[in-house]
Amino acid sequence: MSKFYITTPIYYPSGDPHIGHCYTTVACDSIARYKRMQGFDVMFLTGTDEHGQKIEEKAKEQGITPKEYVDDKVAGFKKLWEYMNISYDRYIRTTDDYHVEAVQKIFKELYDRGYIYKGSYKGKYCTPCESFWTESQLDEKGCCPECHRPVKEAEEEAYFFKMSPFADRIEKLLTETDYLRPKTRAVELVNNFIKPGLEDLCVSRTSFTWGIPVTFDPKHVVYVWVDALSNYATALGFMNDHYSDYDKYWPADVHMVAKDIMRFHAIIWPAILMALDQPLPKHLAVHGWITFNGQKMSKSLGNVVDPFVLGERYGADAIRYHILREMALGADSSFSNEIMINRINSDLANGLGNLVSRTVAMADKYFGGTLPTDRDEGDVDKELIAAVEGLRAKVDVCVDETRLKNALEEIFTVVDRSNKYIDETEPWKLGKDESKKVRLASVLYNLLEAIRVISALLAPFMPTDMPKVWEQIGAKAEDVTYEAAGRFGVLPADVTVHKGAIIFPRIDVDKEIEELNAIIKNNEPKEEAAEPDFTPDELAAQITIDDFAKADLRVALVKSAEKVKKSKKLLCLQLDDGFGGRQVVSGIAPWYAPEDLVGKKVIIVANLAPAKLCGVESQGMILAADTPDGGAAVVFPDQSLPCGSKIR
RNA sequence: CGCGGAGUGGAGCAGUUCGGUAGCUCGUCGGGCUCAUAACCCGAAGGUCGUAGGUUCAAAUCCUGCCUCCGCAACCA
Repeated sequence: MSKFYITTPIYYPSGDPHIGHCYTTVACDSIARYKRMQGFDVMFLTGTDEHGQKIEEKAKEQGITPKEYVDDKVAGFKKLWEYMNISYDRYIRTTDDYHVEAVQKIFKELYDRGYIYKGSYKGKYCTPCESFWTESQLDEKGCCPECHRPVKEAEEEAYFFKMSPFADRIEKLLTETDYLRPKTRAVELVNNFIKPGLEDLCVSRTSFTWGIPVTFDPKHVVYVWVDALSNYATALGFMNDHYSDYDKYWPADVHMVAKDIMRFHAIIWPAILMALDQPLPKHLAVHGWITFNGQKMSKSLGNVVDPFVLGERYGADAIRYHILREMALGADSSFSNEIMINRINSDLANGLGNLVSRTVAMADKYFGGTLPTDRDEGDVDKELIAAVEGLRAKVDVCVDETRLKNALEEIFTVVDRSNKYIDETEPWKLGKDESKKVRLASVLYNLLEAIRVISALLAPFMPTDMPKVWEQIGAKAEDVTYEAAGRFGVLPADVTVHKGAIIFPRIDVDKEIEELNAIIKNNEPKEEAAEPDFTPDELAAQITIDDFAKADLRVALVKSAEKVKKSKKLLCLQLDDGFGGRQVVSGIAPWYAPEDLVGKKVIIVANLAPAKLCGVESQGMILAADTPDGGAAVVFPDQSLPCGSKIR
């Protein structure tokens, strides 16, 4: 029997799980189930990435240990997977003993092989917080994101992983193989990260302790890359004795990830495996993000996208269906309540649910539930039967190429064809004519067969509700196997249907949206309180009058302003500073249009050393206040002040 | 000239590899049917396929310029 190994990322439990986590996991689950149905020996792995500074801090805030913190969050994840009917075979936690031990061995192995060396990590250091930050982590003013005090350049000892030896092989992996799906992203990765030269990767930290200690240098903990990425291997027993099926399942057939972590899986993970001389995974399937009502998911709306709330109302399978149906490889997909409800109504209620309902009802009404065995085939049957017989092969291809959306489209094409078949054959007329009962039995049998194949192939995607369909159409377990899904005419000729409850009830759109909106409102009471609750940042350290005198503040007039091309936030201002004019670049474009500023007087720091921003020289800075919503408000002095007036 | 992606009827998308009747889902309008969850089926309206040029007998599709949007990178001095 062939094996199939599929993984979700291990999620970072710094918060509660939400619909975004469901996205990847549901997709993997569907593929895993489909492969199992096909007879593959499947290993489906998911888990949580539980180390790191952020977890350490969150736990501290709550006054509990990091382990207690993650234990609680992990329980939430597992509960959600249970609720969504996720059939993972194994759940790895990076805090599991065997993983910790294996990571230590991997780290040592990489070190022994000469791919990890000790160096120093240059970054921005905040002395009071004893923390290192990268340029991009700093706050708006270039200060520590924790305490908002200034940071300084500093170095700390750290271990580095050599990336450069693998650059060529990785480039080939991305451009010449079908590792990356969709492949369109390969060019972007190569141009942005490989062509400019792969930088060595910092793989240890001394600035926090919630991590896996480096065995031969215990003041270091292993940083996320080696710790988290290697889970895909350690969970099978790589470098540990806890499991022993690494040889059996590795390499992974599919790693599925969202686009934000594509880079790590496309470049760093292969590099680590290359360094260890291990086979590379076969495919990396990258999908986009869920956008909510056209916007990125936001915390204030997060509760409504709470999968438990949605599942409660529509059922886990309806959520699964919508997610999978909207998900396209690589692209973002929207998740508005309205789109979801419409989709459930049109596809599940009107399409599939109604098809089952009307077919079973007719078998019940005209034959008391059990079909007679005589048949009378008609010409119109052929097209339906061909569509049903060809379906499995089409779905196979889509699943193998991780195009689940297309797989569902194929299946629902047959649903539509079946509904049309009912109109073509007009069974209600046949039912009224005793002489046509034989033909009627054929029609209903064909419909039950179509439903049988449809529901069998749909079961991996909607595992909770399909058994209800089987119950109604009188299909037994052996009738809905993968093998049976490839054939027509599997149900016994005298099949007995069981009319039951409606499987996918139609939803009242307006009423439902109204109720969901009410839930949204209840869940975000803080929004309005935000403004009065505004708390200023902590004051900076005391300075002397002499310190202040170093800054030369002047009044200047904005003569012209324009957006800096290719930048998101920068405006380039031409100023009359009373000294012949100067050019200042300011990051206020999101909040000010150029014409808002022209003709206005502003305050500038006139003796600030010039700097280049996005290639444009800036000779000073204009003063602006932080607004509570994270924006900026320029400070405007009295318009009558002459340019060059000194401020002190 | 930093890198890449995308612009197709009201909305969301396919089609572009290897030029040749512009298609799907939802929505709208009209009709049909009554087995079914006011569901189902048929039909219609609606697009100069971002824009300007070029190649060609023929361009959504190939080439060139331009515009707009979105990612990534850069970046709030």
